[in-house]
Amino acid sequence: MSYTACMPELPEVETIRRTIEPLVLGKTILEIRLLDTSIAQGTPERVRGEPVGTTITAVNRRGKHLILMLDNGKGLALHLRMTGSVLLEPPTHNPRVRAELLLSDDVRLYFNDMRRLGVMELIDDLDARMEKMGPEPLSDEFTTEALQSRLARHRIPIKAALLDQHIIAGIGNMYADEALFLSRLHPTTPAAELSLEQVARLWTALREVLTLAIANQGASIDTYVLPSGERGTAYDCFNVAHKKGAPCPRCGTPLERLMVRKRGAYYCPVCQRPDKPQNSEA
DNA sequence: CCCGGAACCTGAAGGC
DNA sequence: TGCCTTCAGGTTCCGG
Repeated sequence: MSYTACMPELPEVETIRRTIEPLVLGKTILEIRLLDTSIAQGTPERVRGEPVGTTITAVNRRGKHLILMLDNGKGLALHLRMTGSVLLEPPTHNPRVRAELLLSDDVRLYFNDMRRLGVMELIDDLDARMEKMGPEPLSDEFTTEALQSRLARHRIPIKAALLDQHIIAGIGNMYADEALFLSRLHPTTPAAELSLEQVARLWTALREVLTLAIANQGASIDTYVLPSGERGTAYDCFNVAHKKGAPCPRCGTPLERLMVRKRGAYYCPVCQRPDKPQNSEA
């Protein structure tokens, strides 16, 4: 069996945010070197030009976006997509540095990305942009009711709904699978058909899975590493994700993998039966 | 509006 | 051994 490709999701980006914020807070951006201009959203000139001279007032995360907040009210956003990483030193393994940020006090950030899917963008109106995204799953506004009302509008498989950043922010393939396992839901169940009780289980599972992963500094299955280059240990806590053939931690049945909307979905065929009797509310 | 599929990208892995 | 194809998945765009 092959374990490939895990990408930075909410816990991984949050780990990067927590690591770099104390290092870059209050620093001035001296220069942005775009070694690969194709990562720039909009024009490269704007991305590397406008932030120069501004000071970083905070490092935020919204979904999978890492956002350097600038003192001019704008945000310099990084999205790592599949294989991007933020490093404090130039990488020695697989060096594919796409951009370098030179800050005051000799602080430097390196944006490394083997594949070139990751992007850097200067966002003028942060509020408007972030409003288009679903709620933050660890925020107070993300209630069981909020999740229920959002899922009720979609008949797509629940696995696909969890991956849709407009419905809920920050969830990727790994943590969607982990949450569905904990809540004992089959990945192809139509989102709108979940009972209130099932949605409540899913809500709890999402919070547990993400919180535990953050505590473990993310999952380094493939290319993700901390800014220091060290590996996160969240994979050690996984029940099903990227574990096809391994015994289910709950019942011992070999875990399976099926395709849902062209995405691999790891699950237990016994604990997550598709046709469990639903709590129908007549 | 809702949904499915293609495209983007590159290294790993599998087939022949 | 080596070439060729397929796959991995976050996001956007396009078409039905």
